[in-house]
Amino acid sequence: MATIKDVAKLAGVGVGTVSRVLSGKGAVSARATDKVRSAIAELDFRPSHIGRALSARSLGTIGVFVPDFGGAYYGPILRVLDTELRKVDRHMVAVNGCGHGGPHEEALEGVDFLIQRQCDGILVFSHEISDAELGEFKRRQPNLAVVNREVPLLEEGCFFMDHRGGGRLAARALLEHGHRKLAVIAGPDRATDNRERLEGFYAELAEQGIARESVLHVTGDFSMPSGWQCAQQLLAMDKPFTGLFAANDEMALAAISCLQGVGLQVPGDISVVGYDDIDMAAYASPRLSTIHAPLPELVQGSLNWLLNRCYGMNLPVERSFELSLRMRDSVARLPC
Amino acid sequence: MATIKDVAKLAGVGVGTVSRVLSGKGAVSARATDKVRSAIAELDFRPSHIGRALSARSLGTIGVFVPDFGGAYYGPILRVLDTELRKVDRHMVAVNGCGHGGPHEEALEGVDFLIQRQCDGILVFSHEISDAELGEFKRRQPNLAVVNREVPLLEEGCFFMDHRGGGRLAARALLEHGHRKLAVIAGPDRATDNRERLEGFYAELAEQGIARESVLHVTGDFSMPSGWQCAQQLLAMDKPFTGLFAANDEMALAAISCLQGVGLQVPGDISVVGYDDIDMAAYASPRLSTIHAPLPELVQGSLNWLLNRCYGMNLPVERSFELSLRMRDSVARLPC
DNA sequence: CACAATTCAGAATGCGCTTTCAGGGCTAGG
DNA sequence: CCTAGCCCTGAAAGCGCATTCTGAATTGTG
Repeated sequence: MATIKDVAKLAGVGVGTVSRVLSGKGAVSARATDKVRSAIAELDFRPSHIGRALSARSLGTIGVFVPDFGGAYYGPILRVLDTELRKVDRHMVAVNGCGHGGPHEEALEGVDFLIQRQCDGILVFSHEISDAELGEFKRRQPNLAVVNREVPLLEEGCFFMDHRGGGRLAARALLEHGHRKLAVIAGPDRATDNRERLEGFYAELAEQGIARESVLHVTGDFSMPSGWQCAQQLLAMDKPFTGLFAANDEMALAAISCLQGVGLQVPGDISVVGYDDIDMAAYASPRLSTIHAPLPELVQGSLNWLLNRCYGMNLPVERSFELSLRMRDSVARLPC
Repeated sequence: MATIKDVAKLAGVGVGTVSRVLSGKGAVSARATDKVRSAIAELDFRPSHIGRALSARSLGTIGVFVPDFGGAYYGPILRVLDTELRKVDRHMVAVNGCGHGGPHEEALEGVDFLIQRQCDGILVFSHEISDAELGEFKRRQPNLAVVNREVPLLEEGCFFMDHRGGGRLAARALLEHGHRKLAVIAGPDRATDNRERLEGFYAELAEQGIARESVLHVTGDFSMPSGWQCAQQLLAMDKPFTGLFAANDEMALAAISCLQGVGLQVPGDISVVGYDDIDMAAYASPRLSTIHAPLPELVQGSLNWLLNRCYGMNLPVERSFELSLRMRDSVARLPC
């Protein structure tokens, strides 16, 4: 690979001049510019990103930690991130939890890896890392944002939405269609977003006169296999229910598959409400009614905040996000 | 951030010594080692990845281009890549097609970006880039692998599987259950993997006495929305069919959603076979019968080849991959 | 025509690390 | 006691670029 020195030598100028025509900053005469340009073309010279990084003390990368690349949830997030970052000539280094140990160690390792690799800023999607650990990461890398989670220590650096309200919406969707015998497939307890949406769900239920104890409750881990298993557990309880709320769409979809597999109709026998509104919810069988979470907007907001911080940009940063019900075909009125 | 110089000064040694204790290469006395270690601890020193990269002339990154992070197809691929790369202390820079222009320009831009950023090697998932363009990329970055596509120019650098055989499997799955009136939802024509699986499908049909002209054929783009639309087009043709082959699972799933939406039963009225066996196929309603493509293994093979090339490693590189039928619940015997 | 004000270019420096080099101190063998 | 050989070490060079600095060339002004 040709270096800036080779170009300078071939063009018969100094490296400073080459650097100046490259960056466009500083005055260079037309003659020198021409010579440099043709030397660049002749050598097929491309400035070394590493050299630039060393000089600028920045690689132009934003690190992103997500628990798992598989699954339908994080794909659209990565898409937003990559698209926006490349617009501003930066790029994303995305890692997911992997390696040894449980999800907690994996998350710690993942974020640590990103800090080591000197990302200019870091975006974290995780409920495995404790507030204190997050604080420690923040000390090492102040340009840190946490998405979809509220942590007081981080102040401005966290972006979240009103999952309690979302949970209420889900409850209302079921209630308004006459369902009173309900079941819930919850996400992992340590996930604050899961806890909040369940709080909202149960709060709404209580206000409408349905006791928490009367609803069947099983806990999954947001994955499809666990959604399937949860549905089986629910069935095994042998107490009839007509409305099911799953804490995310993937579990909802898998539960529906399980339910239909044993001959139950959705929404004929059981109405199902999901959460998140992942892309495929609209293309499931039946089309899934769910709470739409404006995740791309949330991501955009946190990314913009981070970019402003890292590079002194002045992007708009939105902090309020509306959840809404997307009523499709998996919820039906309970026949009286 | 403390630098190696600061450490050297505090420990009262030269930077060379510090570097030596850091890398473990070269002899250092116990006393010097101790002094350096405590200086490192005191300063909370972490070696700069950029400095290392400049010296080593390598950032330790493998670039990955995929057309789109959304969708269910690429998530598991990224997971394998990230996991394996971090095992060997490297990392992934993944980009997806984005920006202006059509998918062709986006792909070109994406790969170009990865080359500019000086990835040590590049993995390309794309059917948009022509063989010649790929050749040109290979000239600029010889450590280039193309996955799921056969391009003669690249010789060893491409990894693919027998999609013709896969297509035959799909045909047999339908044929063996008595289906003779068939429909196909194809993927984009420029995708060679799509063409191959259709060739196999139609070849098998021909051998079993079914003329190509007799099967309903519509073309999508591998996405769920297009699968839905294709199903509608099929319905609009108003010619009955009992077996449907979709060139990938996402279109199959969306088509099922559409079909069930208008009151058709799957597999009661129409049997559906997908292709790829994405994770969610086993959790759809009904559970989708599909051709299992060993994508993680394919990715692992190409990655190992690339790592061997980039870093002189000696990882095993598998080149032959078996497609197989995963018979689940979306295919049923045609009632006589 | 002399001198000041610009414009431009090449040399030099610095970024953080690895690696090479040369030399100092020590041990062991003759 | 001398020297060969080894171990250890700090200094220095180099990686590719941006940027600053200094001096030279050019232009403009009185």
